[in-house]
Amino acid sequence: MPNRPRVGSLPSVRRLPSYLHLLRELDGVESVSSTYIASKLRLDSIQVRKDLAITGVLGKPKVGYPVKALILSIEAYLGWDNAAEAFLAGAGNLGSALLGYDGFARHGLSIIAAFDANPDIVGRTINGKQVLHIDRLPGLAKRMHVRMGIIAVTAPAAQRVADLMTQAGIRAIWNFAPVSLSVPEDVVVQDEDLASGFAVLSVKAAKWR
Amino acid sequence: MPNRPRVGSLPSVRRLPSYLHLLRELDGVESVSSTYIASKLRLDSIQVRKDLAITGVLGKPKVGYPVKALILSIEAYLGWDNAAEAFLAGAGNLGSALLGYDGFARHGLSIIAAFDANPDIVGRTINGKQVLHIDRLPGLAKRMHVRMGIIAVTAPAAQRVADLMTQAGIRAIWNFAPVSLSVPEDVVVQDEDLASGFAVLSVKAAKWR
DNA sequence: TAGATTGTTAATCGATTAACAATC
DNA sequence: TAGATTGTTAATCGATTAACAATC
Repeated sequence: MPNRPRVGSLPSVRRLPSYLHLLRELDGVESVSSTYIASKLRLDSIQVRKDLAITGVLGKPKVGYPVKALILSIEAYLGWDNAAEAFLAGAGNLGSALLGYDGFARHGLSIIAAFDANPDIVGRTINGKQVLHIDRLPGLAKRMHVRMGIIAVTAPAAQRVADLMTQAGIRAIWNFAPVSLSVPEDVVVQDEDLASGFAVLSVKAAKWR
Repeated sequence: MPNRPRVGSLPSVRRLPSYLHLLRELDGVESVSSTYIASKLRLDSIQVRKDLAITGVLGKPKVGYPVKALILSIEAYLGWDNAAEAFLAGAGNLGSALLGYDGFARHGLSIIAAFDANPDIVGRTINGKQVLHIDRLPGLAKRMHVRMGIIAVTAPAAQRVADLMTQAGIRAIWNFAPVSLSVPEDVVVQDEDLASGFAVLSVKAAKWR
């Protein structure tokens, strides 16, 4: 029976990395069942099967899913099999953390250069990478055909940086600034807002506060 | 007409911080309409009204909502009106970034101490705060009645840290490690997984990759 | 007053969960 | 074979969107 990858729902896509993380820890194991994955990740096994279906990998009744094939299929589905090269704008607290996080390699992401506007930061070396002035971003992005950008600058500066990036040919933006960016329609943006997660925790915790 | 705060859906709660951010920028303005907020945040105005309804603040037809009252109500709803004191475990890349982020004050969060197990990190001062050995967390948490913990350690260490925290009386955990934590049922956990956001971006970007 | 905007009730949409046949 | 597990179809649940009366 041929594998047929499908389009996944957004919540499903969000869960794929946690499957990948678990599967990679199962080094050496041949097969894994949806019930096992579900118990480890505290999910419903039906949901796990639905999610895994988007990879196109078929499981065998009573046996489970082939671990290796699942890993490769999820990586391929996410495009994490060959790393995307990205530019990082903003080398402050958060930017430095992103720059220093070596786990991105496992997520198909390679930050190849960092930029900032602050003269105190420009020229510094963070985690082996020199921080360049933001003015150099457009030229380098064009020359190196970089298509992904990460925005870790302050809210007021974010739109300007997004404009620089899109004009330089960047077509995907991972945005950590708490603002809604205005971009050309062929550019995709993913907003990452720590505050929204903390809001959920705050409300959950409000019971006993 | 009396205000009546309601329970909000999870997606609504996640959007509240972005409303708060926008409202705070509207310093001096008396009233704001749901259509204005919606256009700025690229949301549906009906959705904005539904979300704002959970604060209990009533708007006036043709006028809009009182800005100041909205800010205070959202802060109160999230419990951000008086800062929660939290302990941070893990002072590596991400932990340092969290420790250095001064914006948490506006989110009702105050990280009052940081802990790590790595002897190279323990004793260091990061952003004016000394990093203590993780073994000291339980005693200090109990003594200071700290009820919130932030986990920024590696995946393999996360469960052990969660155990330390819950045994010391911490009742809310903001978890940045990519694992599902096992905690007593009166403890609330909010998982924050950067990888899931990046997965969404990757799939969106896959169109042109 | 006329028109813009709120707030509520109803309809739609999408994701999760349930049921169950297929199968190893 | 019997039983565990997959994968699909149907039912449920919840959030978003639409419709519209109320009102300033």
